[in-house]
Amino acid sequence: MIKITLPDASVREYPKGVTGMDIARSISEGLARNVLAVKVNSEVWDAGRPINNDATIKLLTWNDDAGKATMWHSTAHLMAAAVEQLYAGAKFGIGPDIESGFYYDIDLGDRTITTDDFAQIEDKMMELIKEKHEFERRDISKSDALAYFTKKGDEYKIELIEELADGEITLYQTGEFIDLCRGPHLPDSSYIKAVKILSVAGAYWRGDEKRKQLTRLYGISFPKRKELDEYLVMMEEARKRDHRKLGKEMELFAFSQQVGMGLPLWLPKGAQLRERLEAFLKKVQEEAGYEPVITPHIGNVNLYKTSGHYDKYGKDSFRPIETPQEGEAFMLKPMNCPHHCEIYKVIPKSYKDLPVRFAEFGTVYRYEQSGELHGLTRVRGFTQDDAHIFCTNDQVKDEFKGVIDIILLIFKALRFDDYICQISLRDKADKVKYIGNDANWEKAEQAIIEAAAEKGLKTTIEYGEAAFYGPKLDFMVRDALGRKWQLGTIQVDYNLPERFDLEYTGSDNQPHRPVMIHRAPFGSMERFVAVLLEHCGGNFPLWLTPEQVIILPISEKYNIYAEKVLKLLKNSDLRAKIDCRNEKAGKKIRDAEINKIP
RNA sequence: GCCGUUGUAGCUCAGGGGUAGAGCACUUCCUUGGUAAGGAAGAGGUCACGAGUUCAAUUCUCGUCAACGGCUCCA
Repeated sequence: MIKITLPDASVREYPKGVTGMDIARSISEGLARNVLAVKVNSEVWDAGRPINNDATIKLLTWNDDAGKATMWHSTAHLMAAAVEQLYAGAKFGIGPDIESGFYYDIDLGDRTITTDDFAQIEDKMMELIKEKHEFERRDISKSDALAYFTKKGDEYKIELIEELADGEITLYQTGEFIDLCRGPHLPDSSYIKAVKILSVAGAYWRGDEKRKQLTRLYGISFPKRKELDEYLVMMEEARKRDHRKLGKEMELFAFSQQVGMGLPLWLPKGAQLRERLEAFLKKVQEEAGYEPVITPHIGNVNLYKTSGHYDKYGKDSFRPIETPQEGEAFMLKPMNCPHHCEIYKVIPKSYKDLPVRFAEFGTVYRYEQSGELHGLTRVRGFTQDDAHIFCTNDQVKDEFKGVIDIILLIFKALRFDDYICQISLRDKADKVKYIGNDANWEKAEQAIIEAAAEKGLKTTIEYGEAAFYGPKLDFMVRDALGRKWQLGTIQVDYNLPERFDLEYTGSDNQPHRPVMIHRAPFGSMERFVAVLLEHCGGNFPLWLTPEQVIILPISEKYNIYAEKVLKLLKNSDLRAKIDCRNEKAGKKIRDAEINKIP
């Protein structure tokens, strides 16, 4: 007998070799029907895999992320099985579950799959599901695994197996389809009730752009038909909220081939919106002791050589601008920090002057690969709500708290209620790749953790995610549809003060190095407006919306009175307009509604 | 940048080797109205751009550009 500890800490005894499914059945039939996999100690196992030692287990259902992952991973196998039947000779790369659904990378040779083929593949998958195939696990030696896939002619699997050690290779068989896989999988295919292939795209084998591009099929599956329908409705809702679509409809911004890709044009209503956001933050920053500065849109290449950005990003930037004479070279400003460092240096600083906080809505230009551009979220020219705080090591914590306050104020004003914070720290095992001394890092990391805790933030800590120049705190928000976006960021920087030789005179009358903090509560105006648009579906809070009120006269006879009302509203600082078109009230109401006038 | 898909009126889209269509938007006229589309007429397009095939190309082929879906990347 072995001892099985359940999540409620109760311990039950079962014979050696008991499976998750057996345990579920011993609790209730209903539970057994819903069990997709089982977590044994810290590993997720097949529900049918024998447990031979004492263990702490958790039965996983659709309500657990790992349960969903198991279903999606199994469905990926099923899709591969269907594709193999329909496209003889197809070779398979990898097919994992992802945040929502799964994909499989497939080499189809000369053939292609288009959206028109999805239905056929889905039908075949449903056929396989009805045949109730098991996902049969099999331990196999490395040489046998290689022999099988060599015979099959699947060089991708062979490459994967080559990298594995003998003794840790398992295969899973579903019907005719045999895949290299560590599992776990569903007990059998009948647990899947609804499948949908979502999209097809190219993806490099192993993410390497020098290697062959495979066909990647994305899909999703559910334990109930109804859940698939709900998911599809939600996707439809997300499409309606796409900021590119809303931005066009609401006349906020546009792009022009003439101006160039990735270079947004802000239309009057969009510019108004953006300026209102900027004014909001400027006021908050003024109260928080920030001083506005303004710097040029270009800078001498030497500036970026000093900052180190030229070495790191120079070849991926817009090419330097050469002057007709003098042999000078300038870069379009890719970030504001070096300029702010130069501002810091203009006037000698004492410890009594710190912290200094330079703020600028600084427009920067970065060369992004053409395929990366996406609406307002990824552009080649954008404006950061940037500021740089220069302070002492001891002031880092308070400055972080001050910035957190600003970010939370913004989130509150714009109704981002659901956010999480990620603290990115050094990789403990590999401290050498970071610049700056150990004691300061330690202090700053501690300061961030404490500042976040004292502000009551819900945080996750990621080791190894820090930038080489310092630790950081990032804010991610969930929008109304549950999608995650990274917005505000606060970063400590030990690198630039060093490179620019920034100093202040301490109370000991000796020169000291200040710490620099980069921060941008919005991130960039472009990105923030995009996220905000999708978050509120275009229905901005009243204070932000371009047109707050519309007056709808019932007939032309009342236009003069409407003008009077308009004046009253404008005198009260309300943004209003009159719809004096020769239309009926019903039509005007409908149009105002469509135009999202609150 | 790479792979794939797409490009027809301001917008959303249909069509298709013989130089173009709908709905909405727009203009004018009629209607002067009561809570989500009143009626009529009109204007508007080098069918992304450049080559090629053809008697003839918006349609077929190739190239360029751009958008979209991914991949890779993101100071």
